[in-house]
Amino acid sequence: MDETSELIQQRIRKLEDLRKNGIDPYPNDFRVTHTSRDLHETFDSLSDEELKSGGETFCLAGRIMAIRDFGKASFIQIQDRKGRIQAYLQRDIVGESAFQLFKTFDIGDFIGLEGKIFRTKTRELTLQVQRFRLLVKSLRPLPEKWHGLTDIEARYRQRYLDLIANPKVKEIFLTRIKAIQKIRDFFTQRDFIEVETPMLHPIPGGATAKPFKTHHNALDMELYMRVAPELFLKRLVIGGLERIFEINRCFRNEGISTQHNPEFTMLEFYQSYATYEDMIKMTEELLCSMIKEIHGGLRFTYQGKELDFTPPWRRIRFNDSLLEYGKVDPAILKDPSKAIEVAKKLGLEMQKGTSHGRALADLFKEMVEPQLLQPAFVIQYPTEVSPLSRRNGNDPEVADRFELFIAGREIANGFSELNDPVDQRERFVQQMKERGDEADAVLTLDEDFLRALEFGMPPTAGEGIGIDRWVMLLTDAPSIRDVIFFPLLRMEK
RNA sequence: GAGCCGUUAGCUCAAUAGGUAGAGCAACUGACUCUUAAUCAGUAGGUUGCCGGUUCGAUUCCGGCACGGCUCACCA
Repeated sequence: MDETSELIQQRIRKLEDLRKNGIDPYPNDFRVTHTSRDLHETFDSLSDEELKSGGETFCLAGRIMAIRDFGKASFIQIQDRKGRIQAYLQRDIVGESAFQLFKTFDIGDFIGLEGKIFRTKTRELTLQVQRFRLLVKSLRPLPEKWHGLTDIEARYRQRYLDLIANPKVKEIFLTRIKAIQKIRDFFTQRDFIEVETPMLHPIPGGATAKPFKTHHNALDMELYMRVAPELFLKRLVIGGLERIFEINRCFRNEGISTQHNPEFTMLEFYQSYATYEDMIKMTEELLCSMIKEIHGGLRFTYQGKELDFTPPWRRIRFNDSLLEYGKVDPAILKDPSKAIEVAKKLGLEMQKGTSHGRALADLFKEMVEPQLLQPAFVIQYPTEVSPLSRRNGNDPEVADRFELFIAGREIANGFSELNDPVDQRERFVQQMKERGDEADAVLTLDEDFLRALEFGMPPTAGEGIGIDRWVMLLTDAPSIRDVIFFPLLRMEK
């Protein structure tokens, strides 16, 4: 603690004075009967007469957010988990010595209040305090009451202050939590079960991303923080858990941006005897149910852009999207060298041995993705960039896969799962060849997963949804850090 | 990793063609028993992110570093 700060010194002196007078500055036996919202919901609509006739006593507790002192009486605002309410302390009611004690309280202290409800001359519902107790002496001053805390760095590093001072921030996180709750309800209603799979993977898999590396001492074993739960979830499907979902953290050792945090939350779900087309329908239902609950309707704006989620959302084939949005020469769809040539012309880096599918995917990312503002399912991706997806029955060059784009961002990725173990092995081998140049690539074939697949996985479709990015849309948040309580920052010096 | 921008009191912000750093809120003292960013009077609070350079003099100009933001690259 910064012992030189005068403001803190003052409060420490107050703390010592309290103890000298036999007052515990950190008691834990105060019992709360109501929240601020309970009182507002019960009494806001009642007349003054009805309030008076009640006469019930309420016990509330919260942090003092404002003090308006009049010498022999004082208005305060307290904040609890549900909001704020005003309280009125009068010397003649609480007593002279208690009132003198109250005068030493600071904004930021926690207080327990016991009193009756009334309405002031200016029509504000207020607790007439009969008794009160200090519950916590706060030693540091809070951010300013009017502007709140705006310094972005302080808001992320000291999220607790952000939550105390900026009500909208709390709203964003409550929305996030509500959305996740909705997901659990949605899948549970459909007979899915929630599972947990390892965070520590001997072989990273399920996505092409650089993993965090760690080490287990007792086993003397290299481990990787998972980049995706996919391969373990499929093992559970093989084990007969036909409908499962997992909401949990993934870790990717890559750049940080407004769209990327090294740890992020992913929803993955798998349903046997379903196809990627079933997943598309379910995605519409799931996301629409969340939007309705949070926004009331199926439209809302994100960063000034009006988004319309009225189903059905657009479906467009990957190849068609290149033609429509990219206005590319149709020849590139058949001719790999042409595709690479076009990509190079756009300034995209094409490594030696870049596959046709990879080139097309890079072109898609460059030319199509940013234009997909309204929700759109892009379907039938090149098989070459979909190593875990089932091949399409009519055209083995494309996979039964889709990605959902909203506001120019990828939100979901789903597909009919590849359950042919021989094909899966070949795809892994192919993938390793392609990534051979990358220094950070972890080049290990997941034999354990392939063995599981060889026992037989029922026809299954699966999907992953980036929860943070989805919540960003729901809450109109410009940065992923606004929807993660504690985004990763460098160490403070 | 690269480019641009930022860092001044606990918080929100000013300021100087280089010339002793200001305000509001918070705090402290006092007045006030219906306020709503309460009001009124007074007081205190700063190594201007850190290190170095130019200068008689640097918060201001220059260089480096730290941390943060945005954009780009890698990716979800």
